[in-house]
Amino acid sequence: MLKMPTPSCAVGLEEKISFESVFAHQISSQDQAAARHEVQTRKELHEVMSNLNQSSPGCKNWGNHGKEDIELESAKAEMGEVKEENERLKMMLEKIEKDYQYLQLSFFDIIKQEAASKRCTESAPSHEQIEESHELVTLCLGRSPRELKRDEKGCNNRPCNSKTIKDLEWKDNLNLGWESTELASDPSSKEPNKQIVVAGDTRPPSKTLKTMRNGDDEISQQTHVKRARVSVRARCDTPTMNDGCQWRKYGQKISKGNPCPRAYYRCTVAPECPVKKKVQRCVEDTSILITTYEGTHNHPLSTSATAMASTTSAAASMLLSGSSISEPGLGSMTTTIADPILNAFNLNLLDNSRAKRFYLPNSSSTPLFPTVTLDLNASPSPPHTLFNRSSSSFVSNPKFPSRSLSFSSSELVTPTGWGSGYRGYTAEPYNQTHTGFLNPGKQSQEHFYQSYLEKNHLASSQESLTETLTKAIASDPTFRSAIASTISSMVGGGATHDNQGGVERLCQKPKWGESVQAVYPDPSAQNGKACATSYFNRFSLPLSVSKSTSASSTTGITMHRPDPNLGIPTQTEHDHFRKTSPFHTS
DNA sequence: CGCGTTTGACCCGCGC
DNA sequence: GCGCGGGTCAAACGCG
Repeated sequence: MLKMPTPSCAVGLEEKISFESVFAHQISSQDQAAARHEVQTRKELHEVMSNLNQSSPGCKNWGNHGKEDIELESAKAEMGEVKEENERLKMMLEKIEKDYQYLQLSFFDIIKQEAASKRCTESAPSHEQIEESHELVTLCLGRSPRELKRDEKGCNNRPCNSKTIKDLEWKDNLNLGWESTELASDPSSKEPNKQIVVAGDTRPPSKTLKTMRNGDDEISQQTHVKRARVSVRARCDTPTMNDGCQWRKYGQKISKGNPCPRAYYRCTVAPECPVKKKVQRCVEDTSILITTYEGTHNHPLSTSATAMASTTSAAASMLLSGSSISEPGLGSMTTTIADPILNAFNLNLLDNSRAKRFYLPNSSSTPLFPTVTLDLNASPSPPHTLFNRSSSSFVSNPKFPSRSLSFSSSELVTPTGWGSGYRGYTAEPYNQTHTGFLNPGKQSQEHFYQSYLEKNHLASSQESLTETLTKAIASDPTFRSAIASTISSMVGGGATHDNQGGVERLCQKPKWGESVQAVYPDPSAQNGKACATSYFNRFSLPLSVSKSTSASSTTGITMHRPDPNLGIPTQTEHDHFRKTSPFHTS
């Protein structure tokens, strides 16, 4: 029988709502019902047997045979019960996985919102900030830019021009795409104070004109601006990493320093989607695929694509929001508030020397784009790197320091988690109807699994994650408020809809002490049919809000991470968090 | 025939 | 100003 997550240790939290308690409650109810049913069945069988023996006392042999038959029937009935219960538990497990996925998306969205609003409130247009503004990049995947627009409009102290408004209006129609907003000096103006809010790349005017010849001014406007990039390194045997989008190849180049050709892809989900990606094999390890994403999807994404996009954009957003706060010298990496968040996810920052071991196509050639690298292959960095951002060797880009994040921790992806995850996400082979939708198949899955096994011995303990999370929560108000938003959105019962990803959640407003249950359609039906997507799906910060009857005066949160044995979260506690928790349930 | 890929040419930015 | 390299275009080609 499936083992359910153990309840969290007491955190001294006043009120907790625990998914575990919810599911445990459900299971215990069902178990009790099943047990009652089984007892009843056995009683009935016993009565039947007694009657048979009484009615034909002379037929001992027949009675024995009847007894065996009855026992057989009883065993069969029991097996049926067990099967039914297994089915129920399987469904519950799937529900839990869906919860994780949903919470992951919600959590990252909230982080992005917080980061955006924080930047907005902090961005006084001083000269220094303008100089630093190249780093003020927010990648907003998986959410409508509407909020961002509101944020931007709320920044009264920020100079805006018509282009900004037009750009935002255009973006307002976008959904679930990469979005990068950036304060940047007007390329056409040399006045340092002349700021505009732009998104896109820095195509030269000629390129813009080329785009405009298609008669789409708005699209061309969008191409006028800078974009953040997210580079994903993943071990993948297929030509491209399936990220849930449809891509069309439009070019290939042999780039200097790497014998492997670099392929250029455009998103073809929507006719005018500006998103591009570059795909190149690592020069030192051709099994590693380096995929660099750039641009903003102007169309809804599939769930799998959303998962990918949310994860990568959240990493970028956290990274960039952190850099916008400090960094007197952009070339140096300084610890910022975002770092605990990243570290909480065990996104190990790789120093440049490490990153340089791999061929990063955009690190040296395109200094205009900030880039964050998500490393899905690297082993977790040594402990000293967790909170010690290397600052010496990011020399590739003086304006936009590239940063590497490692998603490879086995703390977050477990073998059985993979198993269960793939059962839900990658059970069927993906129908490849478009290039770029390649199905990595079992090979890649095994690749990731093997990768996990190789790194398992490096996995730090759960306590380290707990400690990291605690530090993050304690030190980072953004993180706290993000979690608070998540909790309030869950507990508050407001139904949130993610119409882009098809993820819809109908959350009934719970009463304290009652079970909280999220019900939403299966978002994973089309989900994660490739290595990376599933990987991201498994990469989640499972948040669970628990309610307890503790008399403590503060409210805490309980973090969960996938149980290494089950792919089901276990709970960790955050005593440290008590004093700093901003969550009050009054 | 339509769609996607391939591939050589071209454009442009950047560094020297 | 020139050359290099990244990025893109578009005609040719292949495949279903």
